[in-house]
Amino acid sequence: MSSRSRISQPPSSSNFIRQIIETDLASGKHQGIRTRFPPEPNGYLHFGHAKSICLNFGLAAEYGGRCNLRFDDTNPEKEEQAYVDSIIDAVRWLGFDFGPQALFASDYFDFMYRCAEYLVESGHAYVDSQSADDMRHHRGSFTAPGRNSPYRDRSPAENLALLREMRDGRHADGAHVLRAKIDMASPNINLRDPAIYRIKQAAHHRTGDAWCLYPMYTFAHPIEDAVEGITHSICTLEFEDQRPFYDWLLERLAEGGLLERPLPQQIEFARLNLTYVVLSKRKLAQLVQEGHVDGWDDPRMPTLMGARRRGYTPEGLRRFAERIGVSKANQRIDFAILEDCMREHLNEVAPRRMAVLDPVRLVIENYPEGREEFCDVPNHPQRADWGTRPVPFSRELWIEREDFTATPPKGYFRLYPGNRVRLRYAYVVECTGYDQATDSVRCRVFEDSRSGTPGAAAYKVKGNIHWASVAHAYAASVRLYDRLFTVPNPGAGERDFRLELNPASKEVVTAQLEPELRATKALQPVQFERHGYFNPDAALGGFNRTVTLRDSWAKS
RNA sequence: UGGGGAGUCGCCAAGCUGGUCUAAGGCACCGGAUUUUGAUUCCGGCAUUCCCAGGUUCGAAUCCUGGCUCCCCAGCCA
Repeated sequence: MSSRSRISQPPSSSNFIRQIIETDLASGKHQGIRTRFPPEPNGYLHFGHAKSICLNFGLAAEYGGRCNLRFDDTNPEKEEQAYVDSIIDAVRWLGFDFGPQALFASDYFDFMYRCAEYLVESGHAYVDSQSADDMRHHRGSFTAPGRNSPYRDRSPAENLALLREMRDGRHADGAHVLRAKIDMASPNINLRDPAIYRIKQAAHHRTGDAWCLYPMYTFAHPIEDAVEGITHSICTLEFEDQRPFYDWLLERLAEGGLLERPLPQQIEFARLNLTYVVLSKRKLAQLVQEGHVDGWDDPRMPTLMGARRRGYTPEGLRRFAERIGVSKANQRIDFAILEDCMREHLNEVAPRRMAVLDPVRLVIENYPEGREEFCDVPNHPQRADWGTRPVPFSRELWIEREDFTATPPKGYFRLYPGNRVRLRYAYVVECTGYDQATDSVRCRVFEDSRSGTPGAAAYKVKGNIHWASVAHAYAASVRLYDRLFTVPNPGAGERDFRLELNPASKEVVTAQLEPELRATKALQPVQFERHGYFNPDAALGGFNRTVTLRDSWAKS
């Protein structure tokens, strides 16, 4: 890494997962590392997934390993190909490479079934024929141990025969279930003979009707990891109690010669929580279904497809993931960090343009009607090599309504009668008043104040406002998005999160844009000077506001 | 309640093989400089303290003991 890139991208700080990896590499347990991002294709990806994706792919890249995109498609009733496509799209958009193709748990169904038969034959699993209700009752509680199922002592031969009947579709859903045989009295409820295979007479989006028996996550996931040679299987905190089973299963299968060592290690981290944002799949679906937002890709949604339309960049999201770090402490990240990451990146890549969002006419009384000239306006104040563009200037301009006031508050240095401001990259004007009949601000220009001319420096003004020529500008709709909720933790406690929706989360205005903006291509972020960063919306036309600029004036 | 986790500045988060910690960094916040974006950039400020209470030690955020608070687990979901 060059010293220059180190300045713009400070070295990432340590975290407990990097330490584990470094220890494993140093001890020789692994020569290299392999991680995986294992979504279930039953919904759309959101910011929380982005954290996991960046973590898994980022770690792999950092240590010269690889990361698989693997779909955990073990429940045919909830999964769809459409989600697979959307997820693949989102991972690629985020900028990660998972090799020639995505992987699927369903590709290992044959092997998983073989593992199940092995467990049965070796006495580590049995077919239970209790109802779901009976199973629950036998499971006990947090304080009371469970009781063995009356079917627990079936012989391996009987279990094997039953399992095969189940596989062959001879039994109805729920009639039997395959369970690991561990300990019904374990203080860890996950070890009280967890179900590992259930009958589902359902078509799978990839295997069709080849199976009517599907493995449970608990059973499938460790095997998927092991088969793929995953070294560090990173998941969220709620799976911590599952780890003993993860290890138990892998050990049994390794003993049986079905798996090779070293076995993968499950490591848990705290999932992402963000202030002013809800990330639960249920709540997100509710927002869409009840019409509180305009679909899954509404720019206000924390989904990756929403983020993309909003104008959030993959680079910004990656910086965010790196900046918030990873730990095991439940957190709630300040939304301002995400916004800061976006501003930081967008500031580097977005060309500047002028757009008047709430237009009011400014008439320059001493500027000839019909005259037009072009001002050279830089595309980026810090990047001279981005060049300039000609922006048309004339007698009547659009300016921001809030850039004029008849009664200036203390500290206000924009337009008010008698005050001078510079029309950005053009002339200095002095406000002469406001004409109610035509709803226009009046002013006179100082001809020798033109930007770039020798006389310009003689004018010292504090205010500097953007503008667009009435004769040349074009009108377009601009959607001003703000946070979707009004409280940092929507739905906390007993509250209904829908009552905390921000009624002003979307404001649509008709703005007046400088002509150059017509050429903005899809997904090309631009900065509207003094406003913020905006992203053209191919479907809706016009622009979506990604994030505002910092505004220390509005704040005070 | 049994089991599993977590508690370091308003929000994240390093540090946790004890001393270099009167605790890194980021966000937020508060100054101040530069600035044709009240933007950016820059510079400065921002925990004698590490959930609490004891203890060990010459010395503890780091070790021990005992508390407290919060999160997760009783799907044939993942």
